[in-house]
Amino acid sequence: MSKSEVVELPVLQDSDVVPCCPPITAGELSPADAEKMAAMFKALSDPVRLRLFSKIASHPGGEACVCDIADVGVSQPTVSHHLKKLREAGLLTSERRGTWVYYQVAPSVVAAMAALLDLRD
Amino acid sequence: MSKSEVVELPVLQDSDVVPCCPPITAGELSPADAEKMAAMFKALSDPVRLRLFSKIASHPGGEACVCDIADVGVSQPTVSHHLKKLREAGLLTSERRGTWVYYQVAPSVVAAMAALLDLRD
DNA sequence: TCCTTATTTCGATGTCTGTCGATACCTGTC
DNA sequence: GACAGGTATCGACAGACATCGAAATAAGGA
Repeated sequence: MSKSEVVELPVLQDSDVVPCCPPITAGELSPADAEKMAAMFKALSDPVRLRLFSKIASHPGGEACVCDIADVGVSQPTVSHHLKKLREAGLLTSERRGTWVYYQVAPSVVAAMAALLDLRD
Repeated sequence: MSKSEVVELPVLQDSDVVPCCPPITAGELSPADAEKMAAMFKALSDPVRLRLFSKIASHPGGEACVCDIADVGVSQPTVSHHLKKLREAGLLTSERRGTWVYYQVAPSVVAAMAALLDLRD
């Protein structure tokens, strides 16, 4: 974390293609790609966020309303803060439907992370 | 070093079974599992660490000497610090061979992370 | 032994992050 | 329009973290 330039990640949409990255065994990451992927891993580097993400991913259809997942032992503002981080990293998308807000996993982004970790030759 | 009460995190060996975790779609993570996995994601959540990891993983044989990978734009003590974090998270193992220290990726641990992110039903 | 090179550890310092309560915003209902 | 419930933002604070230079440790060679 070299400076405090607020990078302001572009919020990825599920429909976006995620070109990054080939399996990590295929060659070393460029600094730019490393920055991009590190931001995604960082989003999952907190136990509360990982549990929120897991609750959404394991819900039928890969989506859930905040009211269904908010019980993770922290306050409501904190839940909202963590969901925002996951959204900014591109791992989740959100949609308001009437009173409730639904969060969905962004399959292509998650798949890019999984692909990066594929160690097969 | 290991004279007396050094905390001595259990550095995972490649041979260790990593029971954690089924695909994240299969059900929500327990708080304990979330803690465990979050620590691994955290290790990869820094661009410098990701580049170091990438350099090692993409080296022939999945191993590299520190001298081969230290050129990532930060001071040498900082490189050492990051490698230690990766080792503590179980993602790398290290071995001294004469003058140089060689780092290897721990395939089973990386595979556990990739498996967690598998969104297929 | 002493010297050189490779790597890790230590201590200081500034920055980032998770958490909270208070409050604002959005939407459906009365 | 006013109200109520669900969700997001703000402001503040404690603890954790990244980074560096300096010093320590380890191994090999003169």
